[in-house]
Amino acid sequence: MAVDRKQQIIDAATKSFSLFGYKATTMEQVAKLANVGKGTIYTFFKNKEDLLDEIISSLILEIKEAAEQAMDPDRPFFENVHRALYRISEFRKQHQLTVKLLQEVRDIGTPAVQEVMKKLDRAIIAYIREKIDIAIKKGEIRNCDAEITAFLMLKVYLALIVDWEKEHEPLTKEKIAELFELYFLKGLSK
Amino acid sequence: MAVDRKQQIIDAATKSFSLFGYKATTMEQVAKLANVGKGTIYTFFKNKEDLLDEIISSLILEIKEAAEQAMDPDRPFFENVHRALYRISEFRKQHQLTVKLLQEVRDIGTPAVQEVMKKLDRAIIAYIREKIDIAIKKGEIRNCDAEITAFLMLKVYLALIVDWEKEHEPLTKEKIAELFELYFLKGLSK
DNA sequence: AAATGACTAAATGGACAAAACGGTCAATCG
DNA sequence: CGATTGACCGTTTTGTCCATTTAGTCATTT
Repeated sequence: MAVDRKQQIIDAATKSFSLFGYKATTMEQVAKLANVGKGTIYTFFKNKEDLLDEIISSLILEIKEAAEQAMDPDRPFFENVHRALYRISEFRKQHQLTVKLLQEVRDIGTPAVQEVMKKLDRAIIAYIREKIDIAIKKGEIRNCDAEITAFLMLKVYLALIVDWEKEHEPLTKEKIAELFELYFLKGLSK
Repeated sequence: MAVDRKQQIIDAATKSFSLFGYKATTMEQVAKLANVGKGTIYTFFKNKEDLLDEIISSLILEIKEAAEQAMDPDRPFFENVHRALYRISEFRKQHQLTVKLLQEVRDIGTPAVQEVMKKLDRAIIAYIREKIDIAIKKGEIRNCDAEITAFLMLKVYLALIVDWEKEHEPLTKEKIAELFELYFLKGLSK
């Protein structure tokens, strides 16, 4: 076909969601930006929520790819997890779409956006979990509940990057790596 | 004096804040509950916010006492930190006031309540920090940034208790203690 | 067969009046 | 006379319209 209408719509919606947020984006706006009739959107997507969902699904793939690229198979497990998590959080910070949607969850709490952000978190946790499972099998780390560990790793990461800055000076990338290793790898025991 | 008017007011306000939240509580309501005129409140408290602030300040003292009681000087540092944090989180869960106010922050985001909850968090972190500082001095744990460690310990605790339950079965007290020790004390290295 | 935009029911937001609110202070009370 | 009070004030919040906008449909067009 001359033009991929579905891709046009996705591009237009991504742009508008990034710029104005989910709630403030109207389907007519998306249609205009995509140069299609409003009805056409509904031949590809069940509804507005489904449109956002598909966009986030491909964003998840993008994030996974970015994380995968940040890792180096020759390096130890822990450095790689740090690299992956750091890359993921950088990705979040740099991508207009995630920034805008996180802002929308904070400020308005749009249910559809909340749902989709949970999905993103779950995907990241599942990804880290895979890495942990492999590391356990390889004997690189102590045996542990991979799901809880992945969950906590993400929490600690976001706490160090997002929450810490609310009341203190931001931590450098190196400091974060150091802290991450201290708490998760070495532990506080002497 | 026959009746402690200030205490009456504090009791009435605590009850009303616990039952209806900060925003939904009117000063007239507090006055009625306390059996005083509305003006009397303002002879003891600068304004509504100040009233909440005093209540939280004494709550902080209560929490510290509860934590102190939960600890046992004969036990190792780590067990005590776990006991203290667990006691604090139980305290939060059981106290209607904190439950209601946390709910209000989530649902409405009342600025005054947000502020006072931050203060509560800061107090808990400062308390844990003291314990960490002592443990470092005594050589019970590795040298580390006590402020960041206290911050992370609280984060991890709340994550395990509050956030984990949102998508999984709640963890038992024993499991939490075990996890806490695993990540913070031992680390994942073999 | 694919694409469209006029159409509809439902949701939203702005304008405005009424009610409720936090905080003050002159009058009252003990 | 100092402690206490509730009527009072300016402001904010709430409720209620109604006009506009919106997501989603579907008969019509391409």
